[in-house]
Amino acid sequence: IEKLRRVGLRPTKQRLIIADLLFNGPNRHFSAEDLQIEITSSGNYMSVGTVYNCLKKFKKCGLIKQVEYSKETAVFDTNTNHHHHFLNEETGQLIDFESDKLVLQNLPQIPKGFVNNGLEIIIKLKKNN
Amino acid sequence: IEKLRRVGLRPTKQRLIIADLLFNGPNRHFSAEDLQIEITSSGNYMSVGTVYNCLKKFKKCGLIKQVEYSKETAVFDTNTNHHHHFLNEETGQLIDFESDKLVLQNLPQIPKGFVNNGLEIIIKLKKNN
DNA sequence: TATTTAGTTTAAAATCATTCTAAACTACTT
DNA sequence: AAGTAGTTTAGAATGATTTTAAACTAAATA
Repeated sequence: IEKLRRVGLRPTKQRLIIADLLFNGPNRHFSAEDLQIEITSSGNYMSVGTVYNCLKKFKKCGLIKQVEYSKETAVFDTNTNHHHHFLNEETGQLIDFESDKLVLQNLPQIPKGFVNNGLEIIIKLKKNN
Repeated sequence: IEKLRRVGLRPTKQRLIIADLLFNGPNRHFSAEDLQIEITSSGNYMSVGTVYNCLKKFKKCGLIKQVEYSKETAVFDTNTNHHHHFLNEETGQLIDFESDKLVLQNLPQIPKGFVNNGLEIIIKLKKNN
């Protein structure tokens, strides 16, 4: 409840159900559909519209992030720290990796009139043999 | 015609129209819709289905690439060399940057059972002031 | 050259994730 | 206790893409 209030969101019943599922446990990646299935199997019910609305609000308030690269379905991430991803292209599975140890040199010049507003790395993975 | 044959594609009238638009000029990023508009304004006609089929085949045969991060619409790239992108999030505009000068150190360990199958960088851009 | 066949194009319908709508509801303020 | 502003809902709408099945065409074969 406090977590929601702190970011200016009303702690409605359905937001609490979702927050409970998302924030009590390790960080994870999930789609709206994944989440709705979880909601259902936790004995609750919520319309699809509400799931989408809620994720949109959570995202806007910085409680979750949206992963940028995944064509078919929107994928969200409870890890809101700066980090990068491994992507298993076969399954769509994502794995976080930390950005702090990484060293990048000779980055290209930013086009003029713009500033760097975030650098993200995807390392695509393939099963070895 | 030869370019298509070389990758094992029949040089049909519609593939030639598209190839002509895509490969005579500098590299570019485009959506299926962009392309269909160009086809029309070049005085030709083609059904949407064909545009999609053709792009899918071109991609499978390595004549074009698909850009991974762009939720709403599929974006393709005639630059099939390894490279990275600047992304103007406001407009969706992409700009290539070369990967050869870039130095990456302390990359994370690849999860076991997998191998690195491509690393891609996106640098998101924001207008300065 | 005529015939076959396998791949391609087409319009239209279908799909699927997501957003919108407008009415019913609920949290918070007064 | 009542008002109001934000939420939820079911269902319709949207928009990109895929599928369908029939008509067509390039290439292979006879």
